[in-house]
Amino acid sequence: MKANLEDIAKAAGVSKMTVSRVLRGGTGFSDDTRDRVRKVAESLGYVPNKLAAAFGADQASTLVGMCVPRLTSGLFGQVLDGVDRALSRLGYQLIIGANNHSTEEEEAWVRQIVSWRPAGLILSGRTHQPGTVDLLRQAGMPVVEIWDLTTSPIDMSVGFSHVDCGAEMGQHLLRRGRRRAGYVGALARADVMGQARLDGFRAALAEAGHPLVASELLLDMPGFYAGLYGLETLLSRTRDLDVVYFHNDEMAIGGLAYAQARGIRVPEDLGIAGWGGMEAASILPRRLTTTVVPTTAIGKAAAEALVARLKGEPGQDVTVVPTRLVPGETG
Amino acid sequence: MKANLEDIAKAAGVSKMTVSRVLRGGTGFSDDTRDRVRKVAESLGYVPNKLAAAFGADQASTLVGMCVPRLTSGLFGQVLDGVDRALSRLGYQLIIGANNHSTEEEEAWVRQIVSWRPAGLILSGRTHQPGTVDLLRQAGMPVVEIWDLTTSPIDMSVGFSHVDCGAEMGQHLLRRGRRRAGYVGALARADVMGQARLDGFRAALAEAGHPLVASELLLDMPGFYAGLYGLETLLSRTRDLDVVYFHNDEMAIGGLAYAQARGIRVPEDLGIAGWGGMEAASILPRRLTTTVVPTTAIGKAAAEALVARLKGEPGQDVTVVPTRLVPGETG
DNA sequence: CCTGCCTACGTTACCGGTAAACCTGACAGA
DNA sequence: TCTGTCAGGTTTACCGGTAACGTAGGCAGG
Repeated sequence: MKANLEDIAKAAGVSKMTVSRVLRGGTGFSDDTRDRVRKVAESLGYVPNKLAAAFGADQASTLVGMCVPRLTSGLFGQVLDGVDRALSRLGYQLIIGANNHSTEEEEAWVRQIVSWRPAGLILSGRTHQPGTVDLLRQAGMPVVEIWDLTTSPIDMSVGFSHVDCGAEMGQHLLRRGRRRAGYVGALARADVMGQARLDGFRAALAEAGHPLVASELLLDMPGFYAGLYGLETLLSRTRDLDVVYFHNDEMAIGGLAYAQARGIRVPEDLGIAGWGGMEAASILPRRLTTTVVPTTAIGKAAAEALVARLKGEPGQDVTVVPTRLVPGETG
Repeated sequence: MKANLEDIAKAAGVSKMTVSRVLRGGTGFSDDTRDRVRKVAESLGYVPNKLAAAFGADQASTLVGMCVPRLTSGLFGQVLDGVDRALSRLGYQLIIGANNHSTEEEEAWVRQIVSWRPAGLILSGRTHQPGTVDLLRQAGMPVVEIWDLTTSPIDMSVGFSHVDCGAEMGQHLLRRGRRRAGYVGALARADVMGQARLDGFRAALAEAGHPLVASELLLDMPGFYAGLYGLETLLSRTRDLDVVYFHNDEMAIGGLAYAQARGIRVPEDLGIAGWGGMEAASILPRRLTTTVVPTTAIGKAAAEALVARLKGEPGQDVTVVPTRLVPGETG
């Protein structure tokens, strides 16, 4: 990268400050000067140096950091998409990272990213290391916590309640006459948000006097196979379940495949419910009962909340983006 | 962010250069000085400023940019994951962007990112705007083109041949006795890599004397619904097909759902083949015939090729990561 | 004792922008 | 004619690091 403002300034016969103003679209120069400077910049193949700009202008960078649990998650891919579309339209660049459901990994990532002095950060989840929270408060940069709602965010929060999702599904299944429910999860207890859904589910069932009969928490990544084997394991331990709630839709579909292979009729013999609202869930031979999460909307709202804060516009600290329970034909 | 090297230097009674050396783990200071500096840095809550470091050290940044067609693609989510794991382990940070299958959007993104003076870039696809190529050559930074292999990369290439994927599937289906093949695609012609698979497929069929009977290129995003409606449309135009090749597995599964709903027996009445190797494809009632793409391996190889180049290690310019056709029960 | 070399630092210049202050000529109004 | 204002610039300082180079003191070898 060769040409800088100085080079353009010399070639155009002006000072580099004038070049800076022209190229950033400011004022204080004649039309003639503007055209000349632009032409020279173009001919020299000038590429602005955001490193120097952000550094010189006292860290007014256009970088935004975002940390998700896993990059292979379809739902987070959609959130990422929502964030990226909103941010790139507004001239920001997105640095990403994955924390693998570990707050320690999240903290390591945050330390790396904060040292780039980003304009703001988007984190997923409401659970963080104390050191992470201290660091972010001290840094004083806008932070949006997404996915799991919290009433006392570090700064801002956009999402919904996982506990409520679980409770709502529990109540729905009870209304459908289910009385002996099981649960199949993944990632053991590392995924606190999946755990929150289980907590809500369990509480709703217990309150109605039909407590959760059995649950199976796999160590695996949530996926089709995990759902399949999870249901197999659960049923090998406890035969007389009448419905199973899964960690997410992928796993529920895996469960559905297992039931079909074993001749278990769904929903007659066994109800199946998922969570997340993946597209495939609505195209199966039997539409999956699930909770649809407005992923892209969450991403968009998070990005917009961040940018509003950066521009000093008053925005609300907590944005609730409601999920929608979609009764299907499986439970 | 308050404390900088100067503050630490004053508090520790040394020069800021010594602080810099200590904190970066260099040499040229006593154990006593090291301990004192570290303690002061810790107590002041010092957070390094990579902006200043990258700028001062003549743009030796640890940022790597990566541009994918769509962030909502499951396959690219896996590639991203492979890249992120490899890079974060080596101390790099990942800036991402989506080009929506448009080389113009890609160029706009590249211009933004290059102005951050990243250590390197990862692009998807071999097709770029001339201006993009010029810019990258001039910038002289390492560039890895992934996904679609090219023998004349801008710099390096990691991937496989989409044309060969299509041809291989065509040959496989011919060996299985299929003679009247159709194709269902998406994104119209915007996705040049999907188009390349179709080209290879078409050529293989033509060469064997059983040319492609019909194809349906939707404008939609590739997904389950697109596959479902695509097959419906294709069959409404051309009844007597004996196999349909889909843009990817999601669409093939959508097609499978359509066939099932209409009582079309798979594979007896109609064969169905996909591409990509998504996990769900192997768990369906009938295992999908598809091409498995080693997504994570591609991401990892791309990141490692990039870092090898940065370290001046001799690496090969073109890395072939072979795909694997997996005959299933659907074609 | 002098020289050379090593350790453990300190000093200075510089990266490429941006903000803020300063400058200058032309022109208007009193 | 003098003064004020404005357009259209220029100059200077600075952001927080890093590289390159300078240097004081101690110690060994000849």
